[in-house]
Amino acid sequence: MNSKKNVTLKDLAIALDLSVSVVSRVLSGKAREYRISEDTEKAVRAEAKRRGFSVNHLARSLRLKKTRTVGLLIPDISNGFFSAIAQSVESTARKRDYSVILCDTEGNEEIERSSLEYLCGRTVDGFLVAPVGLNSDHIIAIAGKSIPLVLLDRFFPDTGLPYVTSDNFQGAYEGARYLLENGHRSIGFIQGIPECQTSIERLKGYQMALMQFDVPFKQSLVSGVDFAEQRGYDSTLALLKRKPRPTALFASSAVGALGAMRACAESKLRIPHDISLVGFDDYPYAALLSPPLTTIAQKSEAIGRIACDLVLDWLENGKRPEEGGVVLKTSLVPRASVREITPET
Amino acid sequence: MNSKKNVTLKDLAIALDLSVSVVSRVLSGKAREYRISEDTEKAVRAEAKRRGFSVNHLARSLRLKKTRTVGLLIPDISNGFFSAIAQSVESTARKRDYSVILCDTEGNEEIERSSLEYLCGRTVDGFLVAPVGLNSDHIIAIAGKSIPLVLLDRFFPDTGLPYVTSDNFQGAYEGARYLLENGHRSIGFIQGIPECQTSIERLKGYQMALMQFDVPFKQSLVSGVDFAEQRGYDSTLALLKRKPRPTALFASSAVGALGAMRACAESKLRIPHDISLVGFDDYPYAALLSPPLTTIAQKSEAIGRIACDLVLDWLENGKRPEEGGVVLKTSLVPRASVREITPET
DNA sequence: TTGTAGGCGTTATCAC
DNA sequence: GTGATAACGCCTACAA
Repeated sequence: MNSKKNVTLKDLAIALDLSVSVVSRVLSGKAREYRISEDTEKAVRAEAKRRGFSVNHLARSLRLKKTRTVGLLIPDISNGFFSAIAQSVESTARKRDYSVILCDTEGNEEIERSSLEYLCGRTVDGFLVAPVGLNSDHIIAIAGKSIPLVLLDRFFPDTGLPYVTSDNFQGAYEGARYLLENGHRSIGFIQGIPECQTSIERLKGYQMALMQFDVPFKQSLVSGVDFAEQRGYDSTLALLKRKPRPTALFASSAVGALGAMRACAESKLRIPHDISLVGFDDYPYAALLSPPLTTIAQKSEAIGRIACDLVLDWLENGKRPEEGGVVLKTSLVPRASVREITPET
Repeated sequence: MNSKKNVTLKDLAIALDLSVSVVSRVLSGKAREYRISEDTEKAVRAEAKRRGFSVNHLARSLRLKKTRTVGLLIPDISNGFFSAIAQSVESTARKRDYSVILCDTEGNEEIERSSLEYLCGRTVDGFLVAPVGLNSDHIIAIAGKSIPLVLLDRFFPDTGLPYVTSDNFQGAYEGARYLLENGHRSIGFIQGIPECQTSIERLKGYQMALMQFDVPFKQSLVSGVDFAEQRGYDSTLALLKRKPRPTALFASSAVGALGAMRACAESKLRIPHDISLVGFDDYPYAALLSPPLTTIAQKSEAIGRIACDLVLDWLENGKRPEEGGVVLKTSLVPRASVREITPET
């Protein structure tokens, strides 16, 4: 194999008997600006093409202090919700000629912290982070360095950090209301990480719906410590032990709902005949589940796209997005996992 | 906000009244090697920590001509199979102190080509690519530059490019044999991109099983042009129109199987009562589908991990992996989507 | 044990 | 129109 080194501006300059500056200017599209003669421009382009030149972004970035790269931190890329976000981030970024360094933080705050630090050293121009948890110190530290950073999904209300997320309150409210409208009065709530903002909002939405139907909130009907499938399973098992058994479950995540389905199946409970279920997030396969799952759909593509545009706009215009955040509506997708019952009092 | 610039070696050197070299040596763990006094070492570390120093990887990479970065090209990150691979690549890479630049090629060869070129300019140390399709010129060009590159999933037999993939022949063979053993003689085959190596192997496996059961292969039972869900749906509809209708379907991808399920549901065909189905890939939710889907599981985690280790070993030792490739066994996961029937002759 | 100087490939600035 | 030079931050051969 011909292990030719990468061609540099200097190589081209020597071959063409020109200065590096001219070559640089032509190849970075500034021929006009510097009124370079058509002949030289053509010659340069031809030689560059012939030798297969491509700029060394490292050197350019070092010089420009811009890398055209954003860091994307995600708790679990194999989770469909996050991979959908990653996909739209990546495609939005590429359209604007940026690239994405992906870090899967594995739901681990330590990894999140070190990844953040690492990416700083790589001088990414901006950050998109779906934070693992509750602690925001290390994330705020980035903002302190005045590197644009936008939060995804989970966020930190008091920090002023911009974010893009779903209207988790509304989503949970509608999900719970739907169950209530179908006569359910004892609804188990399978939550994610209790301290994180999305969970808090979802729990509030659930409570609000209960209130509107004059159903007292019972802490014992809330179960769960994180978003894993196994947790959904465990929590469901715990809730099913309750007497009387809840007539419905509301899983505040997609994988949680899968765990719940698995637990119900193993407990020989048929959905929706014996127990009803609503899950968060929507998936291509949700309609094909047994039974087709009623879910609260999030606009994951939009979350990624908007967040990405936000950071890129920010770092290009230097204009920080307005306070607050972008909150996207969710939508209830009714399918067959909820049964109408006569409410007991 | 205090928008303090990133601290450099020089800053530390000045503050400590030392030379940059000393600081550099301490901070890159070469204090021993250069017999730097304990006092200076401590002082340097302390100051570095105090000022929150972190190396500028750009500069280091430019100097070293090594970025500790691999480029990962994937046709569709929102596809569970690929996101599982991405996850294990990322985690393997991080363990070895590498990071990953993710490019979703959207199944588009043009994007693949330009991403490759782009990443070359970013001087990634190695490539991991799950190629979109058939054409391998642009990929071979990379190898020509002597940048380590390992293929994932799909590969190019005649090019000598190392790869890691599943034993698609065996997988398809077992899937088809399972259907045959259950009495099916008319089995529709929903394939992916016909020209790509994985599809070719899978089709061969299917044919081999037919042969063993003395069932003649019929081209008209093969349908499909790519791996998308919609294609699985379309192909299934086409196959269902056949008279007599096939008694079973074998979908050579996971999303293809979902499409097939959707098509069957819309055609009012119950699986497995009216028609049996086997899919490729296994998923957490496969067991919860209606009906629980019999699948051919791939070791996606292992594929990503092994491939990543291969490139990293290669680029660190300079030793190209042996010819051929790594081929991982698949396994049949029998569930409830196949019904035993009495074979008609 | 520490310092000096050159260079990695690019671009901005100033000169001709 | 084009060229020389310095600088981005880091590493390393060579001195001291």
